[in-house]
Order: sequence, then C-alpha cells, then structure tokens
Amino acid sequence: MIPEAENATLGVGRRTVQLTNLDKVFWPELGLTKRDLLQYYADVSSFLLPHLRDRAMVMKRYPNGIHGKCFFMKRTPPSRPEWIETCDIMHKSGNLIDFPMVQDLASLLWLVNLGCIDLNQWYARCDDVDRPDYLHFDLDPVEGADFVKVRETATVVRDALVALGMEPLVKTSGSKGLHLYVPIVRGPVQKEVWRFAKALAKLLAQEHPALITAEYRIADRPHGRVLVDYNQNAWGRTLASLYSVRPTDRATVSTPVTWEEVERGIEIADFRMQNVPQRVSKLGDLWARLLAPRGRFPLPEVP
DNA sequence: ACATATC
DNA sequence: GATATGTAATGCGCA
DNA sequence: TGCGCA
Ligand SMILES: [Mn+2]
Ligand SMILES: [Mn+2]
Repeated sequence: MIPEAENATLGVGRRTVQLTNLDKVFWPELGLTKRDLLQYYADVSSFLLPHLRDRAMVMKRYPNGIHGKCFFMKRTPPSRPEWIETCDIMHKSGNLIDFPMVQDLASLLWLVNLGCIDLNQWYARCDDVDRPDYLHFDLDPVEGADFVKVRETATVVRDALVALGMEPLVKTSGSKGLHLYVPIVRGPVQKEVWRFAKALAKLLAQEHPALITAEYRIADRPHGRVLVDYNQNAWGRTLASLYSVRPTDRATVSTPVTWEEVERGIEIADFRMQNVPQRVSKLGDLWARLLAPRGRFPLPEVP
C-alpha cells in the first residue's frame, strides 16, 4: 500500500524509495491523486514489469497533473537513487543519453513519482537497441471517424497479419485508438521492421480506401478514415505501454483486450484506472505472449 | 520537479 | 528573493 | 536544403 502521509519513505524489497506530494490532485474532475496513480501501478506491477524490464524509458512528466504543463525527459535525473539502472544509448548527434530502466517495483514507483503518468519503453531491449522484439500498428481515427471504424480496421489488419502467418495482439491505446503488436523473432533491425509495416499499411490502405489511410501528412489524410500508422516502428520512438494510464479526463488505461471483445464492441472509456486492476487480476496478462520465447514470428518479406 | 540563470 | 527557462529528437519523403 | 511528422 502507498502510505497516507503527504511524503513518505517506502521500503520495497531491498530498496527504499522516496514518494512525494502524494495528495497532489492529478485528475481534478475525478478527484484522483498522485497516490492513487502510484497505487494503481503497484497493483498492476506484476503484469506490467516484465514488459518494461531491460528497456530504456522515455519519461513524459506531468508534475502538476493532467492539466499542468508536461515535458519529455530522456536523461535519468542526477538525483536518482544509486540502484536505478540506466541504459546508455549513443545518438547520431553524438549525445550519449542515460535512459532509466524499470527493473522492479521500486524503480517503477520511483519513475511514476517523477510525475510520469504514462510509461514509454523502447521496442528493443538495451543489449541491442536497434533490434526490436515486436512490430506494431498504431490505429488512430482521423477526424470524422468513430471507434466502430477503428475496431473494423483492427480486424482488417489482423486478418492480413494472420494471412501472413502471424497472430497479432490488440490493446486500447487509452487515447483514441488501438495498438496491434506482433512478437517477432529478434534479428531484423528497426528499419527492416519499419519497411515491412509500411508496405503492409500502404497495401491495406489501397485495398480499403474508404476505411483506411496510411498517409503520414495530416493534410493528406482523408476525412473519416482510420490511420494505420506504421511510422512509429522507428529507432528511438515509443508508444504508451500496456497498462499505462493516460493523462485524459477519465484516467483511461491502455488495456489488452481479446479479439472477441474488439468484435463485440468495446470502447476506450471502458478501461480506466479505477477498474483495470480488478480486470487484470481476474484475467491475468492477456499480452504475456508478447514476451514468450516460443510463438514468435519471423518478420516476413515485404509484402 | 528541480537546477540554473537573470533580474 | 522572485521569476523565467529547460528538461527529446530520428530520419524519411517531398517541395 | 528544410519542413512535416510522431
Ligand atoms: Mn495512437
Ligand atoms: Mn499515432
């Protein structure tokens, strides 16, 4: 349990983590505080942590809640406890950046205490940051498209992947759309994964022009379609992780769902900080397969 | 949230 | 002492 | 060469 005091020192296993400003209201409309956010992450941690382990984290900090100013941070703050592990990544610009990694519950609470509401991990583990463990499609409704179309698009993308011998997983983004992920056999570099995702997205947009677009320029995206965004499959980019709370009015959560749920008709707002822990403790991690050594798919040739 | 700079 | 500022950035496609 | 884009 997260302590009731405004500031607290919490023993977590062999670590001690400092938690601060616990009564600060992060969601004024819902009356949810930073303590509630930390408690949520503690509650889902056993399902979340395996997905973050050994991956560099990009921090998006909201020190004053969802309506306050936010900022990105990559470098681990110098004030970190000495037991926070980092991942040093050389950038083409010449910058060597020490990203934090979330290796256990203590480091997860430390990161969330910085004001990180959603969590953004690299697709590739730190030992080889250019060889991702998955490919994904980020489905976003363009202006004028409703969530029914997003779900329909998801099944179209799923069927295309199945036809190529893969079995994608699906989650709500917690924002406006859905995320489809495929666990791949590690080997291809990020650019090769990107090339495959781009080719498939463009093909599907061609086959379903009334439903799907894959245009990267906003002005070129036709009204009422669903963007199949392949472009996030790139070095150094991230998406909100599974079980991430989003800085939305309803405290929505990026939640793994079954394909049956997608077909029956779920909504983004069905999955919130207040009900996802119960769901996850009942169903377990629907995305455990994303990390399993078996059941990974070789990246197909560009379709 | 916090270190640093500038007034 | 008060207030302002920074805190990330790749790289592809195209004009 | 520089913008748009996430
Ligand atoms: Mn999205
Ligand atoms: Mn997107």
